[in-house]
Amino acid sequence: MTNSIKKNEEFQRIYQSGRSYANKYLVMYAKKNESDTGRLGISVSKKVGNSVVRHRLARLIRESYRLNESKFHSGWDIIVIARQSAKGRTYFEINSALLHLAKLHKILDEVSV
RNA sequence: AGAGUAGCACAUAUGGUCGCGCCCACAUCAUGGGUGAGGAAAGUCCGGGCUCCAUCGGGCAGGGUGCCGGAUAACGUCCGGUCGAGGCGACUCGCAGGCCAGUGCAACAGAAAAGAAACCGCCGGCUUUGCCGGUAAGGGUGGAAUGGCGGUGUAAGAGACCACCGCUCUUGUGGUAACAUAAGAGGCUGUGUAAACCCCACUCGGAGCAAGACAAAACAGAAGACCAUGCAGCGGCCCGUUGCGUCUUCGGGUAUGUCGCGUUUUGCACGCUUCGUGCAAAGGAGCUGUACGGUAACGUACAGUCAAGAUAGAUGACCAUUUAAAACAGAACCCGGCUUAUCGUGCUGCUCAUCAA
RNA sequence: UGGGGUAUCGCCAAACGGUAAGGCAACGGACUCUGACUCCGUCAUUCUCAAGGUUCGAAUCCUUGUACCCCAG
Repeated sequence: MTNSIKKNEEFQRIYQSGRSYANKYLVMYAKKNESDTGRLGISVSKKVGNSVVRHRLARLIRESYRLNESKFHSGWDIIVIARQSAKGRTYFEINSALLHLAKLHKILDEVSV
């Protein structure tokens, strides 16, 4: 069961104190939390597209995180921001972008990479 | 077969694996079953339900609509008709009341743009190289110039007079009406603009589910009764109405949560009993179908049915099949419309022209 | 989700239905040995966010759309 980051304050705290990496399609903020379960927050700006486009990107990111959750180190809060270029990308492109960023953050299990 | 015109329907399939929201089954977990976006869900341009404001009342101001009749809960929507414009036609489009209630505006050009007018021209006269008078037929300007064409007439002209057309009025006939049509009369009565102010007719209180209701940490006030004037408040203003002072009483209320919220209410039965399920009845501008009435919009009756309900927000991913799996696009209180976006299909009515029979 | 507003030159902006002001910037010239300051001139080019309509005539009036901004937890 994937926990999600909901409150605006929590987003702001992670933006302030977390580290960030970015690639062509996504931006990822990450911060170690006090619990031993991981949490995911997704942000898609209105500039990316209309409601259908934004929902689809959020679903693709959530699906990708869900299928790879076991590979992530536990106890990290992760925020993923979709960029404008992510509009119209396929699942596989989003998935590889997400794993690439996780690798930069060094929060992936080395065995599974 | 071609060109066109009007309308209707569908609009991401089927199977497999993994996953999400809600509901149900079991005390819970696990598990199983059911169910899960649109024709526009969009824009928010109108109308209504619902909720609160103040019990929603009266007047003024302001807004909206605008050929006629009907439909509807209501509408700026829809249906039928009239008139005007376009098309050979099927048919389409039209904010289509009133500038003889009043007021305003009409740049530039033009002599003159609205209770007045002679620039050129034409005709007559004279004290003849110019002035006076007559004249709106002709020229020129303009979007618009005193109804149009022909004739009579005249010095030249003029609805001054005549025929036809147009206009206005009256009467008759048809139509619920808009209006159509016939006859007669007037004798022409100065243009455009009301998506200019305005007039006339009808109509509208304001805000919106982040409305609002309930529970309730923090925090200290809150409610009721009585009384007089001023002040303050209440959606533009006024009438009107509420609070501020004194006394009495004890709850008020922010964060937050729940409800509102997806068929609702009542009764009975059952269960694991502040809930849920089943059955029955009533309600719903609910949905589907049939019949009847109506040209139609729509109405009435009967039968069946209850269909997503999230709350940082559920519908997704991959594989296979097929030529391909796609356009525009995602419910957020709920309905009726309008407008705008849109891949690819299917069906029906009608029109025109050609060919064949 | 609901409510409200704005759009005119590169920027800031004005404008009664009748030729789209002005300032800054830019460009050209004058002044200067050179630069700044100052002075003179040019700059909306078929057109006021876009498309229709009303009107003789539209930035202005009407309808529909687009983009951006603000408010309400």
